[in-house]
Amino acid sequence: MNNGRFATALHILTLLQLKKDELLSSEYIAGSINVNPVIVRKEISNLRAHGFIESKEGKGGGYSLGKPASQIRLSDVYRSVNDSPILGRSNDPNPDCMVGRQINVHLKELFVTADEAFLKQLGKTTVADFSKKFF
Amino acid sequence: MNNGRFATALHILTLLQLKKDELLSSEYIAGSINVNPVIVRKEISNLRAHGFIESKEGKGGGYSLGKPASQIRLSDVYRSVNDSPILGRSNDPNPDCMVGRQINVHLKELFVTADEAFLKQLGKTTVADFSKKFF
DNA sequence: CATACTGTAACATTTATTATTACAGTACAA
DNA sequence: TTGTACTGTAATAATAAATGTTACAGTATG
Repeated sequence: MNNGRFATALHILTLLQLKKDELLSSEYIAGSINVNPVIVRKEISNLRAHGFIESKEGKGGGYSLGKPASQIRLSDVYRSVNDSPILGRSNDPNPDCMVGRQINVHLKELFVTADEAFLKQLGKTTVADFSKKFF
Repeated sequence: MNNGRFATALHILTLLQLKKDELLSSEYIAGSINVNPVIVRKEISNLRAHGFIESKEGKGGGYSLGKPASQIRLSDVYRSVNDSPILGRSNDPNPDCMVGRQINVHLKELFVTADEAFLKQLGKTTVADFSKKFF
């Protein structure tokens, strides 16, 4: 799991909010994040599927937010980028052992509740809130 | 980050608690988790450094808990296995851009608070609590 | 001194992530 | 109607991270 996708996604959304009067190109965005433009387009492809971003093709095209930044919670961004709970990976333990047989059920329970606490905290901030930090 | 180490570590600690009257060997533990014994020894090497486990070398040796299971919180186990905050990975953005220059500071702040919420939730359970689920 | 363990280094393998190239499709504007 | 500047996406390559494996030195026990 721990990839840079959340950081990338939030960077994109922040740029779009701070320059909300213009369409930004993948190349411009990629220049700010310092990654390949295709990474940006792929990430946006996902964010668009979640309604956070709109795009315009063709010359003079580019990207803009798909809804008000105040309506995009960082927990939603996180979930859009990573759909399994943190800690999600378990082993494939021995079913002949009492512990091995049951542990994954108990782990999952644990993972889900910890994940909820994590998302709840992230959800206290919106893209609008986050963007205000850059003034 | 998201590796199976937490699951492995907790599995080990649970076994030690449930069989606290005996020393368990890395081979036995590995058999329950269904991983290579060396993985178990390595993980235990770390858990021991944190005081959660004691080991005895030589013939008839093996592992046991290093402190009462009721004093080992799962947040401590998590931290011992993974010392950077969840979400920890950022990009290496362009310092010539207003957003690129500042974002990592703001991301870190976000990561730390979300991480705290996550750990706080995990910390509500101890190895003793967790082990009771297997009765 | 044979046996059954732990401890750890070195290396191999597998899987996940990120980067790159390539090119089709679309909109604009001269 | 054609050149230009974009997006969209597939395919592939490169890199990095995680896991597994082998090997063997060290240690306690009987």
